[in-house]
Amino acid sequence: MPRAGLDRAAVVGAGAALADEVGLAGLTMGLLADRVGVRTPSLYKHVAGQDDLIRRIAALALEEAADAVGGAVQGRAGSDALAAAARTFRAFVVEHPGRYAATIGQEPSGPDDPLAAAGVRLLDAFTAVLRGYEIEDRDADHALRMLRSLCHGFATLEAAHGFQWSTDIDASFDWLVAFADRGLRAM
Amino acid sequence: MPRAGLDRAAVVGAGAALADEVGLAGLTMGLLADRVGVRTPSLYKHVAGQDDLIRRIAALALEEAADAVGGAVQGRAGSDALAAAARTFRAFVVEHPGRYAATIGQEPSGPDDPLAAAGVRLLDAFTAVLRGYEIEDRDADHALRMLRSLCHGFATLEAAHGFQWSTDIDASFDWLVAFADRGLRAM
DNA sequence: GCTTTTAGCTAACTTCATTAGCCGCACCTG
DNA sequence: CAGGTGCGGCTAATGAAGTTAGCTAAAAGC
Repeated sequence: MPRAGLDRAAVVGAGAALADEVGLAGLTMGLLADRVGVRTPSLYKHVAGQDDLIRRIAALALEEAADAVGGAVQGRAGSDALAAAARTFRAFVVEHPGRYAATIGQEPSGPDDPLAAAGVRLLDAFTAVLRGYEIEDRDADHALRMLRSLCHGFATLEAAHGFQWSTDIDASFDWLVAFADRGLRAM
Repeated sequence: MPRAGLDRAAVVGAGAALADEVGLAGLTMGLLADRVGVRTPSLYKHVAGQDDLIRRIAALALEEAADAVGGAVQGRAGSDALAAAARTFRAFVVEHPGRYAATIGQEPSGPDDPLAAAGVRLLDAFTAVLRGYEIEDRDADHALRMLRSLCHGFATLEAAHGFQWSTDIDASFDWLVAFADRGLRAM
């Protein structure tokens, strides 16, 4: 039997892709094994178990999100940067609902946990956006949490099809970003 | 064998309480059966299965949240109503993380689904809050979604221990409510 | 070429959700 | 008050999913 040539990154990447397709709850070790062309127990040579797999998918998702948002903010400032960051984040969550769902409820185990590092990088991208507004130091953390709650809340509700009725969702998001922008500029 | 005197409401209520204690992912049919003093298969006399159970827990959670927020808004208007609604909602989610988590990702099956009715009631409570501001009709849906995203995002992040560093979480929430209030009053 | 490492496999175990089928308590009627 | 009936509880069994143990053979290193 020829070896499949798997490694940890390949398993985690395939797991993330599968989670996006079938939902995080539908991500099963057997399904993932099929996908990568291997029997289920072989996966345990690369990840410690399902919890470990999901944790690594979460770290991957945070890294990708941080890269995307960080890249979108490059060369922009103020309202432009805010809009780019928010739209990029929302697009990432909606296009990758499974891997983003993996990030929810993960507690970083320690300071050198890659999960924590990736989370900090993502927050840093939003912090950079806020530097384009005149915000007092004592408000900075609050403003960051506001922005995060807004983006996280909207994107997760949208990904879960939580917006029922007919008003255009893109229009709502643009409205919401403009609302935040006006509020931040008025400080 | 003496009958336990269960009914559907008792099973769903105990399931919701258990979900709050051990997390939605830890809610198992066996654990719930133990809790209500019955063997696992007996639960199936009251709910169709785990999916049905979680769906009913979600409906219960939305009803309770709608009652709580609706009650908090009674007799208040404007900024007062907004603060009361937001704080009540956040408190509900943080105190009942398991049952609120059950609501995420539930698609109402039809127009007479009690889940949909409860969801509408909760949204109505927030709609009532927005009536205290001078918002044009074409902005109403967007403002409602903004409020919902903000409250949902903050509360779920807090319930998942998503706010890492030390700044006071209560202070952040008050700040965030005041931010939304200023923005809505400035429209 | 020989040894060592290690990715993959089969077989087996455990936990859970779920179904089938039985049994007796509680009510309800005559 | 006796008999019937329905419903809530039970035991036993099935199937899916995660996980572990132990074997084998392919790759990598000497």
